[in-house]
Amino acid sequence: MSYVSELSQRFEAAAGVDPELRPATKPQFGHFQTSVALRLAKSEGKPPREVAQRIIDTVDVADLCEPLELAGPGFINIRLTEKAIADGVSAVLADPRHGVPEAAEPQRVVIDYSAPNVAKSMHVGHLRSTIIGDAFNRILTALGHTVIPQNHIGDWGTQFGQLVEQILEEGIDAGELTLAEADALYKRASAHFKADEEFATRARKRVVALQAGDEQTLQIWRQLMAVSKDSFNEAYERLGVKLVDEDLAGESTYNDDLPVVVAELEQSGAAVVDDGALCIFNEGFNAPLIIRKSDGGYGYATTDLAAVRRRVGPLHANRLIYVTDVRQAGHFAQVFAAARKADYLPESVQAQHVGYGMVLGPDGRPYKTREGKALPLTALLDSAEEQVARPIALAAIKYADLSNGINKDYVFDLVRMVATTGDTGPYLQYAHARICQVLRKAEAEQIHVGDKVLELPEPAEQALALLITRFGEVVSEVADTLQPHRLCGYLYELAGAVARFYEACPVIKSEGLVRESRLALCVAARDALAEGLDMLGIEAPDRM
RNA sequence: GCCCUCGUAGCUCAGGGGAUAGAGCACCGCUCUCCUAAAGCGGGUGUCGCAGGUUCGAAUCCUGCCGAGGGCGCCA
Repeated sequence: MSYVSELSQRFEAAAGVDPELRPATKPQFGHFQTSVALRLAKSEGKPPREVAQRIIDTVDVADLCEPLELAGPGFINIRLTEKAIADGVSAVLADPRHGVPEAAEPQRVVIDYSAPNVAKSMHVGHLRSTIIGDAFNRILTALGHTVIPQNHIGDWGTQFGQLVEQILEEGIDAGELTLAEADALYKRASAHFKADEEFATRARKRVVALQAGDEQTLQIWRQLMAVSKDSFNEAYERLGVKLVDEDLAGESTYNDDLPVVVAELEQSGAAVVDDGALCIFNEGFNAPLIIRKSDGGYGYATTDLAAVRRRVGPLHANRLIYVTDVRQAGHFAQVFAAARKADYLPESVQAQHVGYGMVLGPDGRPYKTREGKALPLTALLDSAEEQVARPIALAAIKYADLSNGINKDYVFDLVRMVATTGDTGPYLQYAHARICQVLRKAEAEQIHVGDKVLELPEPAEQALALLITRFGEVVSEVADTLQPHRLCGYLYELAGAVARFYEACPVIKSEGLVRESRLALCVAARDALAEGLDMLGIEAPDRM
């Protein structure tokens, strides 16, 4: 499997420190390179090349590598033998997990993502949270962790006072509403709220009634929920995202916890009254977190603390991941700080906020419709599916979303992301489909597909094989850093290696052990591509 | 005012102490009697925003400045 850790250990044994092995920057430098000698030279007071030579003489890697090379000012270049590479892929092939390691200490990971608002249609902003969260879910699950998705939907709070009041005033049957109608109602209600003070007062009272459990109010609320849930599920199904009703944990579900949280915080002294509001002051923040407003109401910070409390408490999470807009980074930093202070978040539990940037339109400004509204998710999916078939359209969108650093804004350029040339989802799918074609043909001609790679005469197949052995290590890294674009980068490299292999190495027409090995390599490449794409939530069709 | 993110090729972006800074797009060529040419190969570009500092070595770390975006008590 991956040689990085094996070689690292052996070099560390010889050098005394982590060699910080890197893939070689150029083919003529072999497969891996290390600059330990340069770093060691100073402390040892010897010339770097002398140190490098000593390490080369000491390290025991003859079973895996060609003779080590001392290069430049003191680099050591490492080239694996053909046999070592072949053995590496063969091991991946024999492994049902395709080289993806099983976590040594499986964790319970809560991932908070998607989080649309009830009675509003999902828009482009929700797309990112949903796609990124889904990728984390898949990656962490693949590594053997238990993932608990929490869809923190906006199903509570002031807007429902307005909505319910507007429904009553218009005499609408909320049970008959479509989501589009609910969306329109939402807009009328908030306009009404701003324009009419008397309506605003009734709406505020209605919120209190809702939170107090008034039956008439709750009934309308439930109807709005039902409409919205259906449409969320429709969107998730269309996106191929693994979110279901059991993952719903909206703001409303914390309603009963809020007074308890507040009482605990007051009792422990974590929160203090300041200027009429109950606040938690945290070092490094110039404003406190408001736990209870001066009018007695609770804000989102309280709900977020209640969520931490539940996730660490009854849900027993050891890691919390929040996928939201990058603008909330400061807010979550403070929620985490407050939760630590309040003892809801012990040091043993890791809490991470992953902030994503905005989706921009072709003009480089936040994606809006001509009327200036946020673009609905369905409209966006429709426009992509006009260009190409659904699995490809989804691949295009998801890959574009995941392949750049997620904290940055990105421009939604449909023409570019749908192309099969370049760093796109469809390009990866195409590489996979071509490999499948070779295997199909082998099957049709009843050619035996080996389960081992024995010979790798061509550089193109060596390069491919070596990349395949690195799959698992990349996945682990992405799980740690929560940077899916690294997996994208790896898969893009892999797809490129597949294309070059495809050009340079005829499979069906080759013979003997070479053909058997190439077919086995095809299987390994297909699996790595398919598995990797699956971790990104992208389908890998057999044909295109 | 304080804090955060970002600034790399014409464009979109990787790279976050190590060799001559890389991809894709776009542009120009070349390659299908051969497993999908939706592909591959070749062709050239950079004051790594600016200025200092640390280091044997800086796009990368530190400081300051410039520019873009964002966040900072009762919205989420």
